[in-house]
Amino acid sequence: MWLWAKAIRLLVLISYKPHVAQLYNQVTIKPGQRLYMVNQQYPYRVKFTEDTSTPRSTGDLSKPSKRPHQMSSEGNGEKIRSPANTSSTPRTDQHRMSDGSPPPKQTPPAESDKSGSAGHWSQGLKVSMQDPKMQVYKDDQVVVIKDKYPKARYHWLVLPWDSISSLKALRSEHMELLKHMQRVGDQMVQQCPDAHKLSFRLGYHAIPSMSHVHLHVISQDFDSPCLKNKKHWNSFTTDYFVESQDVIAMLEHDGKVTVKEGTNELLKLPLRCHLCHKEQPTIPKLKEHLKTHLPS
DNA sequence: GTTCTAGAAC
DNA sequence: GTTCTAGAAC
Repeated sequence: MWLWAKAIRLLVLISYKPHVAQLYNQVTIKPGQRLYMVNQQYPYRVKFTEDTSTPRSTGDLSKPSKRPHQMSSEGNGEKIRSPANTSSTPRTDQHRMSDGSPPPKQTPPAESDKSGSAGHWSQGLKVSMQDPKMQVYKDDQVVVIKDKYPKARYHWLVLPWDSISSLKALRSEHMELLKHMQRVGDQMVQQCPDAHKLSFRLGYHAIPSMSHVHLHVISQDFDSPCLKNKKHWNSFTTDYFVESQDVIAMLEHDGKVTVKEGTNELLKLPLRCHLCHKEQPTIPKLKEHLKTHLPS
């Protein structure tokens, strides 16, 4: 979001700790500087005051109340970018927060590096999904990014704007959202130039490492240097990977999603080809073997 | 989630 | 000797 005022004092009210709610940190925004409103998880409440000592330049003072998706073009979702150039070419039709600017950075409060805190690695998706350079599609409900470490030629993540920590948190009220996520995932496949020669699966990791519910849309070639170990492999080729339609069915049937006991042990299973089911002794051998199944 | 590396496996 | 994995650290 642009701020056009010559100098704006930004008052950061620490609202996540009520007992220090009266403490204010003051930041001065200089001309040309941009303030990124990251998302609804941002742990601060922000107030603006205008510095009357310097005259105000042109433009509106945008209020920071809108969530990112509310700022995007309305309703039906933006055009899906071709996967071939999704990361390199900035969009000209992007909404206002995204015009060629550096990725937004969250400034975590000074606290220990616990897994719930903003700076922890497990919160990385919350940052990535807000980065316009990562976004390949978005609408009023979801955003799609390319996986930062793709485990196949095509590997997208569909994330809801609403913060849902994991499958455990899903309830019947999320049904339509989940169906929409799957529809968007299907659309990603449809627009993929290699869709005719690759197969895809859409699903969730039963016990994900990264916080914030995310639907994997992944091609089944598993042809990627980022696929490096047994955990990577088994997380996509055993029941650790739960099909989107199964999650939806479970939610429809039980009103919640449960993960079977022992699911974590699936990650330690021997390496087995997902297509011909032949066991492979090592990751390098598995990767050699996978080449034999690649489309010509 | 990734990176790094000790030591197991070969 | 090299290759590869698994677990610690981040």
